[in-house]
Amino acid sequence: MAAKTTRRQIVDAADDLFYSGGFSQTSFADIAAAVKISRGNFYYHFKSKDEILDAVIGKRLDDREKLLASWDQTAESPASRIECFIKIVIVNQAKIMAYGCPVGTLTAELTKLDHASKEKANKIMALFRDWLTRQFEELGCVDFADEHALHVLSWSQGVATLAQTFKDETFVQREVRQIVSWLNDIDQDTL
Amino acid sequence: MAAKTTRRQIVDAADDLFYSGGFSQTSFADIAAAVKISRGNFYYHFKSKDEILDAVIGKRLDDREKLLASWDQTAESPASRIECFIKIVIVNQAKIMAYGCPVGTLTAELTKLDHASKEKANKIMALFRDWLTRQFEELGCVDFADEHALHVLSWSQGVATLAQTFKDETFVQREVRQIVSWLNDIDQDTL
DNA sequence: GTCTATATAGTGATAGAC
DNA sequence: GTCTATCACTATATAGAC
Repeated sequence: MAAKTTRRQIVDAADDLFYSGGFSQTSFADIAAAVKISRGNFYYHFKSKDEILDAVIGKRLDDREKLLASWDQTAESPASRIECFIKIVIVNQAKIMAYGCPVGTLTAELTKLDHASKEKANKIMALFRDWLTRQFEELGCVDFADEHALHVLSWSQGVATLAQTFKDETFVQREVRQIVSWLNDIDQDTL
Repeated sequence: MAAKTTRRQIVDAADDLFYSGGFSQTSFADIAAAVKISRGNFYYHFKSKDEILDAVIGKRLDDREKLLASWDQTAESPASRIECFIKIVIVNQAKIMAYGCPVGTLTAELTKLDHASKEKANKIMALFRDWLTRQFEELGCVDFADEHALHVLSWSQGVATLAQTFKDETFVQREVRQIVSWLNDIDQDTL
């Protein structure tokens, strides 16, 4: 029980630090300081740093799956569910302006490192893509569902990158208004 | 003269390596191997690694300024100049799919590192923003010029990020078609 | 202007005491 | 399950020979 707790603490701390400082720039010393354990103690819980990364990506996948599932339950229409996704950039505005999108920046970093876990990181993006595709299908645009999904996903990545660069709140809100208006146009067309 | 050549070689090699592998992950040994000089020889040309980064960012700024200036001369209308910008994602498709956008990924990395040169890196993005704003002003939409500029810039960052993740050529081409169509709509509205 | 040799500090990872 | 001590390696950076 205590072991599980420590392992969890390590993964949670690594998750935060990988986000705010990047994977390769985060050292065991950094994580150790956050969890308040010794560096050597890591290796009781994980064989290597890559194994911690793997656990972090797994946790992020779980977290996002749960988030999407909660929208599936709470939001009534597919359009309102897509709107939930769009509004992440507002809900997480402060963190995005500081560190960018956790999914996009990790994917980009692992691809540059040519890291073994890059495909697994891509799965988080694929998770969003598939979920969005399903929403657009339910919305009625069967033939363009995947195209629309990629469009919304691409939009969110662009907004996150520019939000991080210019820290412009009104830009983010304006972009959200525009894409929601685009979404409503699609919704009405398919009625 | 020979000094200038070596310095140039270092900056050029560092530029490529910072793009393909990231700044913090690129070591002096990597650059030394590319330029075929000894590690120690660096410090005759640069005081530190940060100084090399500074030179690389400066070079990238110069390169982009020249690129934009060439479009100012060759392309006749503001709309066709904006189209030149949009089509970078097709012209540089192969590299973008492998390493993402050189501007966006460097900005993101330096922000996470909280690096002293992050503001200077942001200037490249600001250069694009200002240039695009000028084009939209010339195009006639004075009140929305900066909004449109940010929209196009944001679009390009999103497309680059997703191109890197999914390596989908048709996605890139479709997104280009859509944004060009959006641009033409604006162009006609202002006639 | 370029080299070799080296200083110094950090990294991931291991061994073994408790 | 956690610790300290330590290893091997790599990093940036410096000093001084050529």
